[in-house]
This record gives sequence, C-alpha cells and structure tokens, in this order.
Amino acid sequence: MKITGDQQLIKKMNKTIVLNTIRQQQPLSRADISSVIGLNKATVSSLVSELIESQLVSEIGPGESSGGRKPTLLLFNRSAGFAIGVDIRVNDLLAVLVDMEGNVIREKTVPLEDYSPGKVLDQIRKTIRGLMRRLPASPYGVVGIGIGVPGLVDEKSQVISAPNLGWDNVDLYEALSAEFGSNIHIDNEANAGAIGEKLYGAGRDSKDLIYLSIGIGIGSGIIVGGDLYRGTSNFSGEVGHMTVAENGPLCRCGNRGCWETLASEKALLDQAGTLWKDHAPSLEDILKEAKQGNEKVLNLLEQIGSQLGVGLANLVNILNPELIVIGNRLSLAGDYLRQAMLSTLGKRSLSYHRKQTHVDFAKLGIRSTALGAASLPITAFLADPDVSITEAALNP
Amino acid sequence: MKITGDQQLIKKMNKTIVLNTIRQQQPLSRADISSVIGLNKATVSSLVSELIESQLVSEIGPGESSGGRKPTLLLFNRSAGFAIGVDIRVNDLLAVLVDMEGNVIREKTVPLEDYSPGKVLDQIRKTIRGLMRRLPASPYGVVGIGIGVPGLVDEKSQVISAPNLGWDNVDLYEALSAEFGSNIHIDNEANAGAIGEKLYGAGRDSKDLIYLSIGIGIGSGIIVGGDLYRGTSNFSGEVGHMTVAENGPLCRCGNRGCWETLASEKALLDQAGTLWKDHAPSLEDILKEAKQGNEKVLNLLEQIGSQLGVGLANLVNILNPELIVIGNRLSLAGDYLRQAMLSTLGKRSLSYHRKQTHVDFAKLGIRSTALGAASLPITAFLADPDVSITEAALNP
DNA sequence: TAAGGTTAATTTGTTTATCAAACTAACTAA
DNA sequence: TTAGTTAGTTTGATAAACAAATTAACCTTA
Repeated sequence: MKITGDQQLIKKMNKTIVLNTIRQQQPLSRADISSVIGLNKATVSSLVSELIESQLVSEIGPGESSGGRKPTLLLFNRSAGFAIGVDIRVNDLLAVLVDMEGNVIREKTVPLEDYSPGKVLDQIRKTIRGLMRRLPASPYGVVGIGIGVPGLVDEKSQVISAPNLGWDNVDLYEALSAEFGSNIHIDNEANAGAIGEKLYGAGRDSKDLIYLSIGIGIGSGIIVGGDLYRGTSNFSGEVGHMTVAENGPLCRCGNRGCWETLASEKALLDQAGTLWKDHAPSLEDILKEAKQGNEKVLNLLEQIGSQLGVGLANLVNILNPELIVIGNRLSLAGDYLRQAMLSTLGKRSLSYHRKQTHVDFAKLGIRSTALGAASLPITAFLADPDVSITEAALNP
Repeated sequence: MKITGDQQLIKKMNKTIVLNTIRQQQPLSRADISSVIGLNKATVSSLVSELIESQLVSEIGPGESSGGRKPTLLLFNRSAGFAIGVDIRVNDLLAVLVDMEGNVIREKTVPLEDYSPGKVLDQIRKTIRGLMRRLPASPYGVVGIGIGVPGLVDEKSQVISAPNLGWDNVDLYEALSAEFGSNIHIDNEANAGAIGEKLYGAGRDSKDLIYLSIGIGIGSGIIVGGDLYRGTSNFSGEVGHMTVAENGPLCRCGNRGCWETLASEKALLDQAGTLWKDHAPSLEDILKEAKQGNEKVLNLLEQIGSQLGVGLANLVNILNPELIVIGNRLSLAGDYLRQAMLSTLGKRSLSYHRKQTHVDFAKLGIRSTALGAASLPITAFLADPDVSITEAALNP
C-alpha cells in the first residue's frame, strides 16, 4: 500500500492548485498566482512553465502595469482537448462535444426506438464517432467520455438496474473502453446533473447542494463539500421513494406514498388525465393550457408544487444544503410550481434551516446531465494529464 | 492565503499516518509500519523516534522473531493525556474523563434542576474541576474538553437554540475556554454520538453511517467518508422533522406528521398514556409491562417500531449508508422495537439499498455522546500535539 | 531624458524530507 | 560454527520549495 506522501505528491498537488487557480481566475499573472495561493514566486514560475509546456496554459501577452514591469497574463487553454458527454433519456439520447471549459462545441439528439442495451450501445457509439469526426486541431483531442444513465450505477461502472430502459446488469464501460480508451465514466443521470450544475450552472458558488432530477420519477445527486456523496456501493440519492404520505398512492416500487407518486412529471400527467377528454396530455399540452390561464390546470400545478415542497422540506431538514437545484423535465413548469413549492417548503422546514437554503431551477436546462457527464473525464484528465489520450489525438 | 503544500506538510501527514497506524494496529514494529503504509524504513524510524520523544508512543520490548532479529514493538501511549466529555441531557448531565484511547477513567452524573445557561455552566465547570482533581501523572494532563448539546450549534461553537433547555444564543465556548484553554469543542449531541459510535462503538468499521438519537425528539449525526457531514452553518441532521405522514399529528415545530411525532420516546409516552389510569407512565414503566407480556403495551411498541422503520427507509433511500445506529433513550426498548422496525424498513426501502444497510443499536449505550464529545479534543490534539495543554499539565 | 522607484519574473544557492543502498544488530536453523 | 533472515540505523543522493539576489521592463518626475 502507498498512502503516504512525498515530494512528488506535493508537486502534483501544487501544480493542480496552480492550474485550477488559472482556470477560475484567468487571466492572471504568475505574480498574481503567487500572492493568491501563497506559493513562492520561483515555484509558481517553474510549475507554470511545465503547464505551458504541456499546452494546458498559454501566455496571452502583457497586461496593464501597476507601476512597474507589465505582468505576463496566463490563460487556461480551453482548446487543449475535448470531451464528450451523453445523457441517456427516456425517448432519446443527448450527446455533446465540449471543450475543456465545458463550452458546447457540437450537439446531437438521437431518438431511441429500441431500448435493448445492444441497440442503445450502437447508437451511442455511432453518435460519439460522429462527434469525433472533423475535430478542430488540438494537442490532446478527445480526452474521454462520460455517460449519464437513468438508473443505479455501482462503483465499478456497472449499470445494475435502469427500470425505464428495462436494463439489468449492463456493462457500458467495457463495451465503450474497448473502442475509446480508458477514460470512460458511467454515472447515474442525477449525479451527473448535480456535477453539471455545480461546475457550470446554478451551483457554481455552492459547496453543498442537492440536484433534483424530476421527470418520470425523482432522482437526486447530493454534493457535499464540493464532492459527490455516493453512499455505499454508489446508490445514494433515491429521494423519489421517500415516504411523505404513509397511506398515499401506490408506487411502482411497491410502496405507498412515495414522494414521486405525488410530485413528479408522471404524477402531474396522471392527475391531468381527467381534465383531457380525447387523449392523455403531455407536459407540453399542460403548459400550453397553463399559459392560457386554465384554472383547473393551474390549480393542479399548484398542488404538485406544494407536494414538491413537502419533500424539499425533508431534504432541507435532513441535509441543510446551501442550495437545491431542480432540473430535468419538470423544471420546464418551474414558473407555475415555484410559488406553492416555496410556500410549503417555508411552512414545513425548520426556521433556522430555511433561512440558509436557496432553491433554484437548473441553469443548464435540459443539458445539466450531458454537461456533467462530460466534465467527469475532463476532471480526471486534468488531475493526471498523461493518462488518457484517445485515438482522436493519435489520428489527427 | 496558504493552501499549498511543502515538505513540512508531507512530514506532518506522514507522522499522523504513522501514529494512527500504531493506534489502530498496535502492538507493531517499525518494520511492520513500513510495510503497511509503504513508507521507507528509514523515514518510519525517524518519525517514530520523534513520536517517542513527544511521549505519544512507547517501546514495550521485543516481540516474536520470524526468523531473524526480534522486532521492537511499539505501543500508543494511551496515558499521554486525558480528555473530558460532557453530555448535557434533559434532566442531568453526564461527564466522563477518558484516556487517549477513549477508556473511561472516571465518570460523574449530575442532576440538573435549573436549566438557565448560567447555572448549567456552573455545574459543568464544577464537574470538570472535579474530574481534573488528582489526575494520574501524565505528560500532557487534560488536553481538552468536548460538550454535546441537545440543540443547534453553529460553526463558531455558538449554541443557537436548544428548545428542551430553553436556550437561545448561548456561548459555552467563551465561558469555558477562559478557564480551561482553547481546545474546547461544542457540538450537537447527536453529532457527538455519531462520532462516539464511529470511533469506539458499533461504527468502527463503517465509513458512512447515520447515528439516530431518539429521545424526546429524533436527532441524527451523519458521517460521510469517515467525517461528520455538517451542512450549511452546521445544521444538518434534523431528521425528526421530516414529514412521513402528510396530515399526521401536530408537532411542536408547527408542522403535521413529523417523524418524531410518530416514533420518538415522546410519541411512545403520549400514546401509552391511555393505558395507564393513575399516572403518566415513564419509559421504564412501559418496559416493565412489556417484559411481563402486556399485550397492549407490546402492540404499542410494535407500532412505534413500525413507524421508526418508515423514517429509516427514507434515510436508507436517500443516503444509502452502510450502517444506521440507534442510540439515546429509545434504544433501551430496542428488543421490542427491532422486529417491526426491520420489517417495515425491508418493505419500504428499495431492494438494492436494503441489502447493503445494517441497522444496529448503540454499543456505547447511554455514553455515545459523552465519549464522542471527549474524542473531539483528542483528535484535535493528536493532529497537532503542541496546541493544547491545559493548566492540569502545568500544575501536576 | 536620465534617475529613482516599482513590479514581474528568473536565477542561485540553501534547506529539508524522503528514499535507496549499505550497514550494523540480533536472531534462527542446520 | 556458519549461512541466511529480519530489524533497525547510517549515509549519501535526489527533488521540491524557499529566500535572497538578480535581471527585466515598466512608470514617474524632476
């Protein structure tokens, strides 16, 4: 075992700190870095020159003088490489090609008809290949791939169960790494969404946040101290099946009164069913009616919002997060849910807790999961830049 | 700012790792340490000699040879110093004097009549002084003090609110540090209990656990990756006020259907009231009847157990912990609650999660909080052994 | 416009913690 | 007795951070 540290560890840590400082506060000079992180000027110079050599950082010329020699400003080289993020959704999959800063370079939505693992995998492979074609020139090419899956993913990247796809024990990692290298990350869709919003969206300034993915069911990603909380064997965050009404409606999990029977997109659609005569309404139908001021629909949305608040209050009382971000499909109805939701949350959470917690809707909209998934290989790559260069880099 | 590392940091980290290895696996030799943690033999020797010099470690002579020179076995010097832990309970306070391994050296229970902060503080001070008198000789004396409080404690050690004591904004830290030095730790009673069970009790082998303190209300301490999860401003874990029955009984917090209205000691006492004609029963009365096979009482306990299971299932689904430890008063009724509790938990938690989570009752019984509180200054002291030597050490 | 002051970045030499290798010490087994 | 094994220390090399000195490039102002 090797759990202790030596000088190389220190250097790696300091180099990472320097790189992250540049990423977050760019543009800035070597002298700035030294004063911000407290590292000696000489050491900063040395580490920066290594970062420049590996093309992760570049100089963009002199900045404003503050009375003496002009500083040489540094920039994170966002085009040093790219990453691909895939969100497997219920009817389609969304794939994005992003640069190292998470900016979307190219995007693709592919409808899914056949949910069998083999077919979906084929679609994923094809889509990834498509995104990798005609890449802008870059030193590292595509550094890795992240996939968000609507189901349980264990610590060995195995998809244990994905009810909405009808999957059990599917090994996406094995299948993809054979073609695309080792920097492949498979994670739960809500976990990926949480990371996406934390890095690029509503949670940028929060260390503790809960991302709620509300679609057919309710899933969540819990971020504690900046890192994802994973629980035993990676199965945390199944908040949709928390009991909020002991003798409530029957849930597909076999229980009664699960939160998602009362506050998910499915709950909304089920209850809206009686208001439509000719066909089962879609979320879009409902929103259209709401926009036109349909009283009954507005009341229904208010009721769902209130039920949302009940579960939120539980989460606030239990975990006292800085921020709750609501994402996925139901966030489209945010405007009609917000008021009732916040009101119930206010009533049902403890006063000291309520004051501290903010509730927001996803800033990345429908892309939270895909962007979060893409960030996984980027983070891994930047922590250890030698590890993972895909074929894209080798065949430019 | 100084967030980067240098050689001193490395040395401190490695020294801590060496010390913790000795604490956990003693007795063992320098060579053992080297092979366990991967540090070079020479480095281990150097660090160990410093630890011996500071009297935190001692040699206890040669061990069995395995074919060559006999190893010199090392032991953590559990009597290098002592710590005091105090648990402020509803009717009394429990104070313990422990050695550096958490062994109880002396113990004191003091009844509380007047709950005003001043009076309680006086009692605490008097009790601490009593425990510090006639200490066994030791190099460091009492290294610090930890206090567990039944209420919200913020990150600056301020007691924001303790409803059962009628406290608001009480500064225990200031008052105690004036007399006893700076290594004073104030924390929520359930947080301290969680740490106690983690270090010395049922949670020794678990990295993620939830400690439930079930007395008048239900509090919890959540340990994630070996560390306490604190939430924003240190207010996490108020699980007692999670809604499990939307239109259930009114709670003292103003809500309906909070878990603690259905599954706490108070819920049990309230509901048992109708079974006793002459007086309001105590938990002890109830347990006596249960022991004698009183059907109605047994049914009531079963019902409480089942309600316990509902909330447990929520926690399992949300946090998927390795272990849930139930402590404080209601754990005394563990034998009568267990079956119904586990059965409901089984029914209401998701199958993949249930398999992984164990539920246990506190191994330290009523002492979880006091021992956990005492561990706080010990941990702080061992992380930085120069910091905190109380007057006890100066006036031996 | 030359001198003095200021800020940026690099160079030089010192410190210090780890490590590998060689060594001493102390034992076992045949 | 001797060869082999394990424990622990000593010695010298290495590498990373640091302080101080130095070079570089600017600004201000008399």
